[in-house]
Amino acid sequence: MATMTAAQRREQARAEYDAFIRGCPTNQLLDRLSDKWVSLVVSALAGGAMRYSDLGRRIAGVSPKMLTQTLRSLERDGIVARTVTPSVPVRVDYELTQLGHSLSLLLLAVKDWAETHIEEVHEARERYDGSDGDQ
Amino acid sequence: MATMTAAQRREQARAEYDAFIRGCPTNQLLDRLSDKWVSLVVSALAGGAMRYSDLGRRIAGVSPKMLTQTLRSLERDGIVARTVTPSVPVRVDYELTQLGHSLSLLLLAVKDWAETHIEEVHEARERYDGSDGDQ
DNA sequence: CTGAATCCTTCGGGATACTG
DNA sequence: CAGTATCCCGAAGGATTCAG
Repeated sequence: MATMTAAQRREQARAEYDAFIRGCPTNQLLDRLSDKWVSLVVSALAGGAMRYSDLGRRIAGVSPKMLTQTLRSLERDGIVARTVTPSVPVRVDYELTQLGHSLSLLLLAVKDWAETHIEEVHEARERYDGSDGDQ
Repeated sequence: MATMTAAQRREQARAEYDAFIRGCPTNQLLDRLSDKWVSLVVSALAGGAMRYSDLGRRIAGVSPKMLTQTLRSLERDGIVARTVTPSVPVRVDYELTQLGHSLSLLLLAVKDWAETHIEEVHEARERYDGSDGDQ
């Protein structure tokens, strides 16, 4: 019907737009990078292959659930490779694939930008918070 | 005490680690970029200044609340500049600062990587889902 | 037109315990 | 050792309404 509320129109627009956004490679990548643990795992693995429990210790504070979940999604995306060695206690190693290394390079670019400009951001925040934010 | 459960040790480690992570510029930036609307707003603004309501229309599906919230945080970080023109109906324009433009360049790098490698990711997913994921 | 305030639902992710 | 299964809570964010 022609009489839609603003919210209804927004909702419909959102339905279409969501599809567009989910299909957008940039957004997909951003979503992936946004995951708190992803960048940590990739960084940890940038130095070489590691075992599951080693990663758990290296990335302090991660729960088994999130570590597994992160590793699984990275494996699915072809970022990390999982190698099972069926020894007496099972041994599982994770390492970056070529694609994973490529990603770690991008992470480096992000890191560079962050370190170069974070100071400006902090200054901007202090200016903003100080100008009228002092309650 | 020396007798801590694994969870307790994890919790303590997490407390320290969280502080470290929050203080890490890279992670701060990643957090910011991860925000669903941030990259959209920055991209929209990359083409020039826009009014509040124009942004709302351009970025279909965004609620006033999220648009305002996104804009506020970006303004606070010195990414966008807010200009109020006190005409009869108030007019507010938003535009990227120099820092904002610099960020949009990084966004472009991310976009490049995504578009270059998304196909590999999709192939990896199909391989992963197809190998044993077909239930 | 440009928001601020409020309510309310969803869901990511942590704690915990159990299995091959 | 390397996970899996379950419960549960807090926070993010959408809808709605009101205001300058």
